[in-house]
Amino acid sequence: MVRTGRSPTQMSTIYDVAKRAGVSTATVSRVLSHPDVVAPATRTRVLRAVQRLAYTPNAAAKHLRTLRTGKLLVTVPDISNPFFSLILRGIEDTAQREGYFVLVGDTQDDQAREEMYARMLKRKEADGLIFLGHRLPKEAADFMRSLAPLTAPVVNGCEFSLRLGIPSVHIDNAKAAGDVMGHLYSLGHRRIGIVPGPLGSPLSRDRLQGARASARKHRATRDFVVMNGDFSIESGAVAGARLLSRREPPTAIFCFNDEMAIGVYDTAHRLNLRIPDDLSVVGFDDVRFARYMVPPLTTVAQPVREIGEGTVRLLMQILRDGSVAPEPVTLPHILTIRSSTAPAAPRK
Amino acid sequence: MVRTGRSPTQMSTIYDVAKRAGVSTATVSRVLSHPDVVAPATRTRVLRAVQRLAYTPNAAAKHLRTLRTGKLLVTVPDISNPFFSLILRGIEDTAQREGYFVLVGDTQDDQAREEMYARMLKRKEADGLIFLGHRLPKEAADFMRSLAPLTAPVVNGCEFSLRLGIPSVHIDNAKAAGDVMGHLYSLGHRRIGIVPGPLGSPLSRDRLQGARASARKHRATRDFVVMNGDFSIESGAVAGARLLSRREPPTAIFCFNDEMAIGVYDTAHRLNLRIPDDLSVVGFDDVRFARYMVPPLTTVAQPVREIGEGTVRLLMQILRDGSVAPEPVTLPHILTIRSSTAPAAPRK
DNA sequence: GATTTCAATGTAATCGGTTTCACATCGTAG
DNA sequence: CTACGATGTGAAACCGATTACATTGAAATC
Repeated sequence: MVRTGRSPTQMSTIYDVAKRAGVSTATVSRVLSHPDVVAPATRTRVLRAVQRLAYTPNAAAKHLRTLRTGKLLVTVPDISNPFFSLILRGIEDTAQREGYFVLVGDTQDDQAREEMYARMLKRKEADGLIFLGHRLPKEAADFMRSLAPLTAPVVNGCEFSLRLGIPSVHIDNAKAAGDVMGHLYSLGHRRIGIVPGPLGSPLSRDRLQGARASARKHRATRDFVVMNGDFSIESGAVAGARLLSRREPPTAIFCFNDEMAIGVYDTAHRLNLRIPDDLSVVGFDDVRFARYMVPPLTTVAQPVREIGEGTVRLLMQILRDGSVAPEPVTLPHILTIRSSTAPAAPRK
Repeated sequence: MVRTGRSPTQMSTIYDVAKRAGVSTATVSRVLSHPDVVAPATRTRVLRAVQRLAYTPNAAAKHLRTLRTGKLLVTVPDISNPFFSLILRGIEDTAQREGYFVLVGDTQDDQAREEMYARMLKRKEADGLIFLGHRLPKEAADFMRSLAPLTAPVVNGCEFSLRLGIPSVHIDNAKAAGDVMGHLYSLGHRRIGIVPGPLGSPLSRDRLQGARASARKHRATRDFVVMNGDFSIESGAVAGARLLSRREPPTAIFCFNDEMAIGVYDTAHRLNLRIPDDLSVVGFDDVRFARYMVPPLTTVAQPVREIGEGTVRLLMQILRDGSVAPEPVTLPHILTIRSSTAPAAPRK
């Protein structure tokens, strides 16, 4: 007997199912998408055929016809940063619940890669974009413009406080930084070192501005010293060393993320400074690990899971009714005081 | 003048470009995919039209026709685990270089989710699957079977030492665990506590078996105590507490990942035990943070980046010539001795 | 000058679904 | 008994690309 059918390694299509069930492809499609409009008898017949052939609809064909992919694209500056990976988890979780898959792109903070990924929107490889970096990719901007009066499915997480028309979810960075400074001033610190992340990101700018405002309020702007970092442990160590080698070293250092605070711990160690007796240190993000540092790190807890969830919700809203521009969402942070901050040592 | 064309919010298609350039869609397609077979004059004319219309080919249409998506699916048990996120980075990086995008699925170690993602293979939403967990999803197994004589594009990272026919990339876990034990025995330790990850994963089993073999070799099986963990910091703290509250507590504890070692540090702290004087601790993975612990953690460094890279290479090989079953790859690990291990305290 | 060859392009089928519209059947109201 | 609406199904258009095959015209060959 000659097999005229497709070879066994071929996936079966909707036509195979239709033939086997003795119906048209339209009916098969209906059974799978709108089962209620099909007569029960037909339905079971088709379902049996689907079973027998282990039929799974081809996604590309569906996408082509429906112009919908069921995927969300998320770009992250650095997957291996625990802060981002937690947000990612919140995104992934919520997206899944909404029936979407998540495509992750690690951009390594590289503009070219950001553009690469953003182009996927135009190609319709994803229904929406969540970007966690601070740059709005040019390709994404083009895309938004091409959608003209409608709101484009592009959302930012963490970074965009600006009113660029990009909906976003974030904490009030300025206020959070202000809270940290307030805490330090209330402990009697005056000379405070600040270690921001890379400049140019609204996030760093907002925090810096909030910290500076607090310094002004406490009439301590002259004792407010900034030493840049790039969010890596090593850069924190270097910035810490620079700060502590000044003629009048700060009694407290505020890092804009926890990793850099780890670097400062390391430097303090090397210089035989005790934390918090000789030096208070504050981080930002409250990564899983912060509470297990020695001493446990005072830091600002961000609602990571909720940030992730929020970005997806915004996106869903846009995808549902594209004409409404959703409001940016500001979530609450928590200043988490542990044991790395203490009253300033009396001035020598 | 009445605009008869598509509304401005509509993306332009290959037909629009063809019309504008005065050629057929075939030519447009050729200009974009095989530019060399088109006459230069025509080529520039088409390219100009592409420019003007900001044309980007629709991915779904391309996929449907070519039966290739240019995407790799990667499932991870836990994105927020720094170990996995580093592997992911290696994967993402290599895939990108090979012209593939990476779809990440966080399965949260949940079987149902693993199946969900694996189903994407059948739907042809991805060209291949890399799974970093220890379960081969049933859906993936089906898929492999349906491809019958050909090797299916399914690859494992870290876990599959077995000969299930799944190509994989990993270190020699048994040997690595043996190295750790050898190190501890050479420092004079006898009573050693082991904190594996969840049982059932080949990874944990291999390490356990390697550790046990070493114990046998050193005639110390009676002083070999196992206390299970689940790879979380908290479970490490609990397991550590259990071990240290025994009548004859171990003088060294070997955790199967660094996070659990952090938990043991925490417990030691609470019990006023000094590391390494009173207790030696060893971790596994060498996450970024390990060297900054106090004291710096002795651990096993895995070539994370290379593992990620390796899985992608295997996949590429399979996608290129599906008939060849690639060999599993074993990469070298490095026992990284820091300051959390020291000679055993003299027996009291 | 006729024939062959080849480069450049067009025609149309195809990938595998979804969806519109038309049609058939049947029960029921008038 | 006719008319009508409701229900279930099929035929075929369609989504937007790629590509096998056909066609054309000009250069090369004898």
